[in-house]
Amino acid sequence: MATLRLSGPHLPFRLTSTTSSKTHKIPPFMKPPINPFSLKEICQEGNLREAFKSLANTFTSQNLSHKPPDEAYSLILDLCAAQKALSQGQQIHAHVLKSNSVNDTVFLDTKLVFMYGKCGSLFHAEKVFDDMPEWNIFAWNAMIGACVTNEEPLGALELYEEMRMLDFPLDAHTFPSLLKACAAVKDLSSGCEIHGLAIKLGFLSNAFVVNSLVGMYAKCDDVPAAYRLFSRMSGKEDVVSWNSIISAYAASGRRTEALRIFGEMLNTGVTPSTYTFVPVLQTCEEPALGKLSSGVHAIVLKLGHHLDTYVLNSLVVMYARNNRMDEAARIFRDIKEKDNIAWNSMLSGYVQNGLYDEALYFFSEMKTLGQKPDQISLVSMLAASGRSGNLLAGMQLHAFSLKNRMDCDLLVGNTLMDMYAKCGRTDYMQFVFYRMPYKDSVTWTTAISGYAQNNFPTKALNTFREIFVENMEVDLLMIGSILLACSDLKCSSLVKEIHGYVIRTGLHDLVTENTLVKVYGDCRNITYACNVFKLIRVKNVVSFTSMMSSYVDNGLANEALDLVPRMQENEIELDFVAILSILSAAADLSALRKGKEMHGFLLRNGFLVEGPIASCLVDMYSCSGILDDSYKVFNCTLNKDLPVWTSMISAYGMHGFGKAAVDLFRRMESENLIPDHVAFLSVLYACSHSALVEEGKRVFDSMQHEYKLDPWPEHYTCMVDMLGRANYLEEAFRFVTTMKMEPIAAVWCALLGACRVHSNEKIGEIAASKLLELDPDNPGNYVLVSNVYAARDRWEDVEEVRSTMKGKGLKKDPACSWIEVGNKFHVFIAHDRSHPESDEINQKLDLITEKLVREGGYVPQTKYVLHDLEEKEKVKLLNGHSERLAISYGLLKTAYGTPIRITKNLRVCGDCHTFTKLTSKYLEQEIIVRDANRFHHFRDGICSCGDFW
DNA sequence: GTAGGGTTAG
Repeated sequence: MATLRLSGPHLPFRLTSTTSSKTHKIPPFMKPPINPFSLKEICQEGNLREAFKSLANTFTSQNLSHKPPDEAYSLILDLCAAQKALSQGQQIHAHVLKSNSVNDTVFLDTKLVFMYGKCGSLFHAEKVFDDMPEWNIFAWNAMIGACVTNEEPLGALELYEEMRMLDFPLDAHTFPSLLKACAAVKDLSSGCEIHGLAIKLGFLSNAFVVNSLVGMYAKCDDVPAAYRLFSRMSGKEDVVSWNSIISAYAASGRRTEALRIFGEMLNTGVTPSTYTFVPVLQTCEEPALGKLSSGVHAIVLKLGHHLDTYVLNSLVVMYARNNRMDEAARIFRDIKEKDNIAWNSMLSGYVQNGLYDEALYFFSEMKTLGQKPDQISLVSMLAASGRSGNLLAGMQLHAFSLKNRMDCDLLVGNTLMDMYAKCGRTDYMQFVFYRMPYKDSVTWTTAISGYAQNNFPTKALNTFREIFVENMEVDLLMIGSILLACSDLKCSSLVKEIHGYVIRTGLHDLVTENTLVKVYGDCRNITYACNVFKLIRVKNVVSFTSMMSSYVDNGLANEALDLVPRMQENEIELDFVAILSILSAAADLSALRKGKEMHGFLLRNGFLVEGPIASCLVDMYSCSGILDDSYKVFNCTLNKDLPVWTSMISAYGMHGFGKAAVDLFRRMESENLIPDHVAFLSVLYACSHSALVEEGKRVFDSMQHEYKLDPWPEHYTCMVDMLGRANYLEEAFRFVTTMKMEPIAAVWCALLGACRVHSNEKIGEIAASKLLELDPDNPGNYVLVSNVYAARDRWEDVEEVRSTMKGKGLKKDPACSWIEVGNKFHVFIAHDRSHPESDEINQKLDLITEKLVREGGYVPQTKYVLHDLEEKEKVKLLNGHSERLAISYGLLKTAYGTPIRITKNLRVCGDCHTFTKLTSKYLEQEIIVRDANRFHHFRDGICSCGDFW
């Protein structure tokens, strides 16, 4: 093929440079000779400037005998397209229009359509296409391609319809673009139709077509169909086929499959390309696959793909997701030409790893080095500010986005709103919300959940109603966030309303159903939670976790633990959230065996004992009575956060080690952790249970004055409990009457309990009437009040209180105790005969009681029987208390030397306390009892509570 | 002769 020389020595020299000084004209002979390469060679080199110059020469030279032909235009249009040089392309277009030398207008128009498409100007492409005198297949293909590259897949599909209507035959080149369009809009049915057409036209032997079909099915989430096509290529696969199928598996999260196919590819002898490594590196993004990452990295190096931008960026992302930011930074440092994606990958890596300060530093470095942050950089940074609650940094970023005109960007606006919501500033969130010119469903969802999370449920609901006013489409995300708002309102009827909407519109998926389970649970409607759960056809780990935590939150820990084997039956793997709810169920029940099993599972599966896992483990061990193991977990936790310190402090408190709790609290302060309300609550609780009155007062004081925290009602309750137990009843009463807020029922309850123990009738009377006035529907309160009267032998008053209670239809929770033996809980209520080994248990109990009377001088203290009965009957009642049955069973089933662990739902009575102390001495048996309030360690006749509980 | 397939940050 002859290439026309458009420039060269035979053309007159021209001064094209205007930079030279006018006074010093460079003589023609001084000018460097024009590049002797032909236009084609210049174009192949990609030198647009040079190509343009040489073409321009041909236009302006007066003595040129011929005008540039179609081919010259074509070459330079291709170059413009490749370099996305729109303005140069437009200049050529102008010349084409002016020039009368074009032979084949259809050919050149097709080229123009192509060029405009590639340069991102769909408008011009369409204009040229529409004005064409006639269309051939090349023109159609160019126009369809232009639509696809300009993210107008629907336009491409419309053109396809038009072609079909005109009965215009498609060729093999039409298919890839069309299939890409189907993939972009996830239009599987059109994709299948086009697949059928490709079969009919016999294009399935074309690798381009098949590879496009593989990609289409993968993007439409039908990976099996993609694999079927791939596997039928039998020897016709090229590197793109392999890349497509590996991408399909990687994107659908089937890592093992993706890696298996990659291995097969290597075995088949197909050399991977840079396109191969991007999805393969993605499969290594799981932190647990650190070893694999290094292996794949080695292959990248071996095959020399370590200079490719895509590969390098993917490596950065992979190491960041592997929690190996140092490695990521090393790769990043060595990237010669860092693009925005590289910078942003690093930035999001820091954020995802919780390294917010590093992210801030990196961001400022980015600006110093002249790298301009874009929307995505801002999104990462705003997420960091939101998650770390750094309002100041968030506002600075807001200012930056205003200055750089990015605040109107949808993505930036949404993230700004989220940041303000997370920093507790719904007012600023609202400001951004109203300023955003374009809102999408994420915007609305963010507003709703922002209000919900900040305890503005009504605002959340109003925003939800506004969606209907604005005629926005309601999507599943919105449903999810409005449901969470309902759970903050604890309003079951509202949840039912939304649930009804979900059912009517058919707008639900697994996520929504799981949310419903959780939200019904939060609203204390466990029946509905169960019903929704039962109706979920294919339950996943989240379904089970939602159900378990609903059970736990509603005091049904047993039912929660019953779900664990059902998860195993369904082959559902436990994740860390599931483990958290299992651990808290185990803690509730003192189910040490289950708890230990979970701890083992965590260690075996390489979970880090940190964060919520650590504090849940501390809770579980302390609630199961093993304080030592709580401390071991606490001590081994590397990054101790506030919750884990708080868990350990309340563990000490529960077990009566008040001083240890206070010491730990001080140690926490000295390590610069700022205690919150909950931390103060645990230390006050510890003081109260160990009679550390002065310490408790000091702590309460520092909470208000040093840390500027306003006490919650719970803190007041703790203080009253502490003063009352220590027999400072007058002071406790004064404290209640001078509180900054109206005392809640629990405060009077604590005071009344103290009055009972210390026999103060005057204050007790006041507390009792206040308690029943404030919380008249709680059967426990009536029981407490009647017990106070019973202790003073005021049997008429007892009868009156009990009949009021009966009249209200209130029933007291029966006392029960349980013990874990084997893999089972054995639950006893008083005088329970339902246990299969009831006879043995009662015989054993009689033996113990006799021994204690004989050797330990045990005398039943019938004053603890709060019924007006004969003395003999009272003794009989005491003897049948549930904890004694549980202890007897424990003694029957436990090897000598192993402590017996009992849990009781109410407080231990005084006589049982004595009974247990004596048992620990005369039967040489360590007994650990967890009652409703705290732990009692009985050993050698002494209880850890110092008879103070 | 023109037109076509597989990748990275959120």
